Amino acid sequence: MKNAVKTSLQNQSATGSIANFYAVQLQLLCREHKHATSASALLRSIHANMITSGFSPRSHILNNLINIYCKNSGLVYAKHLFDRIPQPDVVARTTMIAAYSASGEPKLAREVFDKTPLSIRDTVCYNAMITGYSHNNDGHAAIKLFLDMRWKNFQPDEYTYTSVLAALALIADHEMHCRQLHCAVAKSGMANFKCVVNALISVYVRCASSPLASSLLLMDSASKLFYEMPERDDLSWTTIITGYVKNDDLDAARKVFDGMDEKLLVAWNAMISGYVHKGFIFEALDMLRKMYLAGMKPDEFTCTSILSACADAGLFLLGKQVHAYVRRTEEKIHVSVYNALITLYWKCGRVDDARKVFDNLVFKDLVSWNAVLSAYVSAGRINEAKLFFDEMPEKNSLAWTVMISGLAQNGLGEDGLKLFNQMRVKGIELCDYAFAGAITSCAVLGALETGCQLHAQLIQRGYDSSLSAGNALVTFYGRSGVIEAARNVFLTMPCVDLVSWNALVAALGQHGYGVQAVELFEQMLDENIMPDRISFLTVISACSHAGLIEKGRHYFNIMHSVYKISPGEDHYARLIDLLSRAGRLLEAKEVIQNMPYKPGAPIWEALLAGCRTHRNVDLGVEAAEQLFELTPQHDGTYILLANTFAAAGRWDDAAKVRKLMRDQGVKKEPGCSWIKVENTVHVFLVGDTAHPEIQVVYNYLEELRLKMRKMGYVPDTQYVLHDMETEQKEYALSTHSEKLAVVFGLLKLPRGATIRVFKNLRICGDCHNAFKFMSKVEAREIIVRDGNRFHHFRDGECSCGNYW
DNA sequence: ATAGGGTTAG
Repeated sequence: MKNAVKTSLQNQSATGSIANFYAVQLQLLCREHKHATSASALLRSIHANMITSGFSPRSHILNNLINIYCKNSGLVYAKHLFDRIPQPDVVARTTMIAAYSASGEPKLAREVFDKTPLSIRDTVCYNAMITGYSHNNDGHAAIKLFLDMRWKNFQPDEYTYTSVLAALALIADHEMHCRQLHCAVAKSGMANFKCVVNALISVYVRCASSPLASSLLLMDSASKLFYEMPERDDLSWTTIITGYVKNDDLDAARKVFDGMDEKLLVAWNAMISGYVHKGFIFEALDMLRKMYLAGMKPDEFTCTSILSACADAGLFLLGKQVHAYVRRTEEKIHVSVYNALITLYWKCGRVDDARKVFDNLVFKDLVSWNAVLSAYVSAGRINEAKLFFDEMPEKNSLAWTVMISGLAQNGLGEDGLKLFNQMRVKGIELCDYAFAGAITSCAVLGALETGCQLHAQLIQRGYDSSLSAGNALVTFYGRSGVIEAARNVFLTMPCVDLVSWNALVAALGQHGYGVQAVELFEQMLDENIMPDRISFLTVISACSHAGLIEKGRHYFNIMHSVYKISPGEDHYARLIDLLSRAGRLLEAKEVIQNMPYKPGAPIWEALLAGCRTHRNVDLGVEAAEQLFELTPQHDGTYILLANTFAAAGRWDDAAKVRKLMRDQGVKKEPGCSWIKVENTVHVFLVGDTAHPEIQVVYNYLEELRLKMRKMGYVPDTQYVLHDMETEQKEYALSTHSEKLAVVFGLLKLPRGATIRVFKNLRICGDCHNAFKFMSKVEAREIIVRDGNRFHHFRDGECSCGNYW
């Protein structure tokens, strides 16, 4: 084809009429423009030829020229030509409308449309504008224009209906919409057109994937429409196949696919991407093989899907092979392939290589940017992610979502919620993933109320069947200690994955339901769900909190022997925690000595915490020494060590450690520190409340209050006591009530104030004593802290959560 | 001159 144009160009002189000659040339170019990558260069040379030969094209040639410029991304040239026509006809205008719409500029398209006088407007012109809107995701504008068209008595044709149906497919989210449309189409007599029926099937398909509609019912109707068509074209087949794929019914899709006589490339691609999406990597690769055997040549769509499969399965080398194949066969660089390549790199742990691919990419799109953003986020490189996010030339809802959940997963819940609110304010579409990120932020913050509100909004929007949102909710309720809610969400989720199971096991384990956590874990194994490394972390710490020492050791052992997951440092840390909490410190020490690699900070921290609880000063000092060597930040170690001494009654040594801290300029105050969570300032008083030093701490507290006032915070009477003497007596709130009452007296608490007592309680099962204590000190509310977790007593109810 | 299908980012 390309040669045909060139020969024709060379034989210019031999051609009779010059107008005819150009018309033929343009026609040829027009026919091949889909495949020719050098078409725009060729086109410019033809155009230049016209100008130098002094040929002034008549309108149809000019229109042709504009049209071809548009289709070869020469929009600038097209616009230039168009603007110089004194009175462009409707054909030229329609071309420009379509061109602007295709390049994402519906506003510019509308300008041309509005300037088109009613007297020359026609149905095609309207069709182009309606399509323009639906291509730019503005279904409402498309329909409005359709109504305008009817009002002005333009006769819609099958193209109009096809476009309007496409627009409606964007909006339809209820079964009734489909039924009504179906009737309207039948009445209009347009149902005889294949393209209209295809579009109607599309509406059913799109609507079926709406969370508010029944996918099964609607796909059934779509399928009925499909099989009742007198004859089906390629598009009918692919619409129905992809419809099933999109609605997660791969078996149904495969059935239709197998029934195709001549399987189209598009259909192969749809099946492959469907398998990849569902995580059926093997089936996807098998389809690729079958496709190859059937003599089909994989194109960029196929390669993109396969690359994505490789990324998910960690098949780095296969991925590289696909990349090599693409480089060999495709002359044009397809961004999507490179985007998938970026993902392959980072999912295989090569974040910086992913960035390199991105940097070398000449034409980047939103997906490229988002892929790199995800790379940084998932690698925990949150600062780079933040910078990259700010650098992005444009952001869609996905970019925001990635950033929100990234912040939440890296413990920056407050930032996550802030970003979510910004998103809401800016009117960016809030999808289920965005909610999932916000809910995770609440889980991180322990913001129970905000999280519950988000849950309500989630249900309102019909997102409650979303897997990611469901998982976020299970985690959130789990961390907040509302176990029943966590369980309910889990049970009502339409489908669950490993993350959901892990979340519920964690929820139970963290709140003293160790036995149930273990039972649930066993149930998961019975259902043949393969546990991952997170599952083992979760179940071992559940054992640790419930004191199920042998069970915990058992899981640690089978993790490698049965499930071939080699224990990481975090697993060892949980094991050490399990043993040291139970006071089996020497056993813990033995495990540390026999570890296959050098124990890191988390291991020694777990041991040190155990030493503090069980008053083993010697081992504690040894662990602390290791920690001083291993970590640059010594704050936590100092505090743990001081408390170990104090717990053993060695006040002088404890005081020495505190002095050491001050001397070394450790930022955290030895006796007291404060943080701001949401709008409340929480003050942490670290130290023994019965110790004479309490007066010193009290003075410090007053100083702190002044400081806070200066900074604009309004300090309330929410004090925090970290009482290490109660460490071992986990249910012994009442025995200390006297002592605490004295302290609160010292702090001159007004009656009925909120008291926040932060103690090292592991399991909160003692509501009775808590409420008894409350009435004794005339508190309205008590919050008891255990590490990052808190238990909240108020109005006769107890709830739990995470503090930061 | 206008329509309807397949890919990639969580």
